[in-house]
Amino acid sequence: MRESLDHGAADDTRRRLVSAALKQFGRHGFTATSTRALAAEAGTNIASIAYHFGSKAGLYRACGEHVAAAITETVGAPRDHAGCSPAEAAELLERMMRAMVGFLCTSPAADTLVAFLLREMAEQGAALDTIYGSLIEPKHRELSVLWGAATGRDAESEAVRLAVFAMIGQVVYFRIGRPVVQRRMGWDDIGPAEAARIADILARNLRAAIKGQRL
Amino acid sequence: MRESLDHGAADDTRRRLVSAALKQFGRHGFTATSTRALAAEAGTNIASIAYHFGSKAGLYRACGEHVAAAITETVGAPRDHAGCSPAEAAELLERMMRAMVGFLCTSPAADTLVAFLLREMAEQGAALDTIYGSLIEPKHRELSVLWGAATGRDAESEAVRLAVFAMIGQVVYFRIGRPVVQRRMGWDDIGPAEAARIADILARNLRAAIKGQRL
DNA sequence: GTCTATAAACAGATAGAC
DNA sequence: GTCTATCTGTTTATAGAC
Repeated sequence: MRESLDHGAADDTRRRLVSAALKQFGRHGFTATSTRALAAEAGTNIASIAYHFGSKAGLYRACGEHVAAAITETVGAPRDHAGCSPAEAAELLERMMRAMVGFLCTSPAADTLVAFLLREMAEQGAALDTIYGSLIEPKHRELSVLWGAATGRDAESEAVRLAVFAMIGQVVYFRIGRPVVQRRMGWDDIGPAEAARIADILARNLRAAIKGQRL
Repeated sequence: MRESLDHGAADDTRRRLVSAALKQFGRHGFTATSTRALAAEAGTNIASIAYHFGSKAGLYRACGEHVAAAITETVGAPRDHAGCSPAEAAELLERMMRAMVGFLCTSPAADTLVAFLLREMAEQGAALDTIYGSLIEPKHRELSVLWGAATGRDAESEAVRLAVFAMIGQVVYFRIGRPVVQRRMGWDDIGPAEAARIADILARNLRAAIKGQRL
């Protein structure tokens, strides 16, 4: 591992390679991406992949780590919501959901991250383990605590955990099914305006679901 | 095109090739699947792929058509729900949603179909056009009519179309995110029992969403 | 560290025997 | 229709010059 404060030419090549790889692996998959195309987009040569990452597979692993780090940074560390009132919890859930919609639908960075993650999920790749443990699990736990507080149920009950997945599912589908959604909605693109309208519908669903599950 | 009533050895080879291809294309993607591996799993030789489908790409196209046909058969032709009462519409929506959950989560056939479709969606492949026009669009329209009837809103209003996507998103996420869901729920597998518990939560969400959006 | 040249393995397509 | 053998191009990885 290199000094993280070093910003030499080598680190720059590494960065460019990871950036190109994230994009191409996400778009075409591991096998369909050739080291030639990667080197070309990164503005370097084929041999540098082996030099910096050992192999094409090593570069892929580096991408997985980059994705995990990037998403962790955007979603932030999970916080402790003990002693949250039902109203506060519901409002917090809505805010977090709106942030998720905004990020997934409008952030340019989300494009490559989601494409990479989706492939990883379908292929049951090794990077999924890291991402699950360091990101998905703790975040889902945090949302479960809030959902439990909002509905008056046990945060780790089966119903609450499933309800949180259902909420997440609504959000991520608008990214995964984006081409289908755009076509059916007659939208040329999903920008901030469209994302806000999606978030409004989902927020209404969220409030209704909480109300319907409240004890 | 061959006689559909003919069940000779050639048709059998075709069937075995499509079956193997559906599985491997879905699992590893187009490029990562070699014609050698396909021929091996289908119990035939490489040359037969070119003979029966023209090329590897031709076999892929045949898979796309097979998927579209298979899903169309399971979801059935969209029906006309004009003059449906709000209560009837809501009940019908719930029944259709439960059927979707059951099929997606427990049917062995869904495994390969969904994997293939998911890749097709991510890669923006050509088969998506066929599947969108012949399947997704009409089905989404049918659900929109029911949602409109259940909530008293215009079936083609933006809010209704988005709400239908949100409902679908909840369901498909439990299939797409299946490895994540299993892990968080501590389930070894998602069988009929687990699918029923998922459907119960989603049905409650559905009723709550309809109630919350009702005019 | 960067790059060219090349080695060794693999891909898809096809010719031709049966 | 089926299958073997082979052609042609591309792949990743690497040796070695600079």
